[in-house]
Amino acid sequence: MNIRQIAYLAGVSVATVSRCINQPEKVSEETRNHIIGVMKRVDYIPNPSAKSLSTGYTKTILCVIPTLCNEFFNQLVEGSQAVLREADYKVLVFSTDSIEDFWRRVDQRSVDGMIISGSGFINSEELRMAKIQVPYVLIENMEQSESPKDVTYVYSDDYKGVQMALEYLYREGNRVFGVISTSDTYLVTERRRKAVYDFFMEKKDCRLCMVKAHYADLQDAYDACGHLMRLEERPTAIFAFNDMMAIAAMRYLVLHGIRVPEDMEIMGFDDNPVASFVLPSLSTVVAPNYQLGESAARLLLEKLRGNAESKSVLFPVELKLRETTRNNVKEYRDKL
Amino acid sequence: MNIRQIAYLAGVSVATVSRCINQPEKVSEETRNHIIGVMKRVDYIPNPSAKSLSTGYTKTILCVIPTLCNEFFNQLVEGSQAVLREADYKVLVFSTDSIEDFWRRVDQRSVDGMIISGSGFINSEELRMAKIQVPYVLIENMEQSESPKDVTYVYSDDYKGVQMALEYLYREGNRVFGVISTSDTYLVTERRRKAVYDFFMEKKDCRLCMVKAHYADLQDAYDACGHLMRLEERPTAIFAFNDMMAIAAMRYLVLHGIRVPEDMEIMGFDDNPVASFVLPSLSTVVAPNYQLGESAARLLLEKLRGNAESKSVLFPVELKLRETTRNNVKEYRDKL
DNA sequence: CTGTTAGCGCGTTCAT
DNA sequence: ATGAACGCGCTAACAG
Repeated sequence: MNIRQIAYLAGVSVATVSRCINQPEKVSEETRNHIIGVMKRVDYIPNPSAKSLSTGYTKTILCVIPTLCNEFFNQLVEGSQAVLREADYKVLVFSTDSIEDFWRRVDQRSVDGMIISGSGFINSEELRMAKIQVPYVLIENMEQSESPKDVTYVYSDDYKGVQMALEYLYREGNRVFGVISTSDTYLVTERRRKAVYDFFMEKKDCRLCMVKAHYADLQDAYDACGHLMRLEERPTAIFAFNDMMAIAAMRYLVLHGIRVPEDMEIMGFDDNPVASFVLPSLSTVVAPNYQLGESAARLLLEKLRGNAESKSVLFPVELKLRETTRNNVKEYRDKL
Repeated sequence: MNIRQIAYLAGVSVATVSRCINQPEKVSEETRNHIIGVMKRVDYIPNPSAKSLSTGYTKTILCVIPTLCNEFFNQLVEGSQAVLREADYKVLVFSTDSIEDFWRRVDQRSVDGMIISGSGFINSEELRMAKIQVPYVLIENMEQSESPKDVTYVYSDDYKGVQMALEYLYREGNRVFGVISTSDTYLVTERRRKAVYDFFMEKKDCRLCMVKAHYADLQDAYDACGHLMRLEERPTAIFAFNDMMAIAAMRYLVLHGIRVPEDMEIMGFDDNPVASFVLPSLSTVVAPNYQLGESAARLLLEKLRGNAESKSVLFPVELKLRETTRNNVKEYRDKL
């Protein structure tokens, strides 16, 4: 069923049908209703390829994330998807953690714009934007000061989140810290690491041991924790770059007779739904991921509507104190 | 950059360029290499919309799942994506748990085929396939006997998984069972419930209490467990329809002085990565989700290549016994 | 307000 | 082995 047949059935020209679809106000109410009736009756939908070829846009947005198997990115995509779908865009999901894969596989002409959670795998500002010809919005986890002015993005202040977590543990009296970092070199990882290093640069009276584990391999995190515990100067607090790793670490501790939080405080990152229900429940750092996704989508839609101006939106991170920390710091305790 | 410019640069006609791309063997090696050189030099990629309009296919596959925020479906999509991308297809992800939303929003002409994890929200065989005009493959969790012959699908034997779990608990000596079901009416849920009912229909000496909780609301599962524990005839074993709910339930138990597994055995479903690391680690039922996704994609590709025959592939489920069960049943114990 | 028509970029006969 | 020309379905001037 194509536009010509609709035109024939409605007894008008293709142009009128086309207008009826795209600029209804330019068609008299009578013919418009008539045409709409016909289209409904035969269940007509314009061929998207033809439309794209003619107009130059595709009505689809590409969401790039490093992996689907991660609560954080899922929430991002769900958020974006909700907004984009409302605006009648299709959502193409591309998950890869390889920049080569990305450049090789992504055909920019099949989409009108992109939302890129670059934190995943794009680790050079220049490379980052080199060949992208369509409007895009980045979702990042960066510190405010880093924010470039010529790019539109939404971000949560990961850097601050890390520092809040560490500062909290510090005020609880910890001076020897074990940090379980993700082992990749994603932007988000490097930012968090930097936040850690910067923190300990300040605190002269602290000791830091950072170990690395693959973000999706919990056994790796478990072993990493083991390494920390065998250190001569054993940490009294552990900060893990995501909740899952924190939970794996916790297993190691409990299995080796180290009490949480009495002997060891633990802080995670992300506020995975399960964090509230493990025992003891996990203290963690949380960012509004779904809203980040929504916001990115809205900014992109603005751009697609011709608003060239580059904006950025910062979302706050927050400390959620639960049972893996002792929660003695007064100012936080009052809020619990 | 379009095909005409390439033709001009290469000093040939557009037809030759087109052939060079789509039927290379029909072009002399010399001109072919020449043209390929030009295309590489200017980084030419054929316009996908034009190609679609002309050929009638889009080189994109739609994956339909009820939600992204669920490990199970993520793994499915990741698996499919890997295969499809290899075959040069784009992957459109559509996550919705509303069948209306699905019919309203999905334009079948923008895809060549679909992979539908119908377990999510499509709950009537007839409705299921009514208007779908493109090749599709279903990913289901059904019992073998149910499998229709005219549809291609991959499935894991959820029914058997549930029965294995219950049978195991039964052999451990449990006679009063608490089952925490997901509260929705998805196919997968109804199948699992049926498996439960069928099981207890057989075992005359057992008592069953089934409670429901929203699959993504762990507090709900926690409360549901509370309900079970306040029952006059308190269960001695709990089976939850997914691992997360099982973990939430476990929290309730431990917090109320009920020891796991001594006083209460728990079995989950899905083998979420975190299941091995909570304390005690969760016994569960596992299906090879990633492979399910891959397999579905392969079957779809076959269909797209013209193989009309409907096949189905069954994947086995398996019991993973960990620390929330007492593991006294001899035949299983030997395998641990 | 409506109709005619020329592209959009590519694949594909049909000639040569 | 190669080229000229038409058509895929739709939009957007332009003309009326």
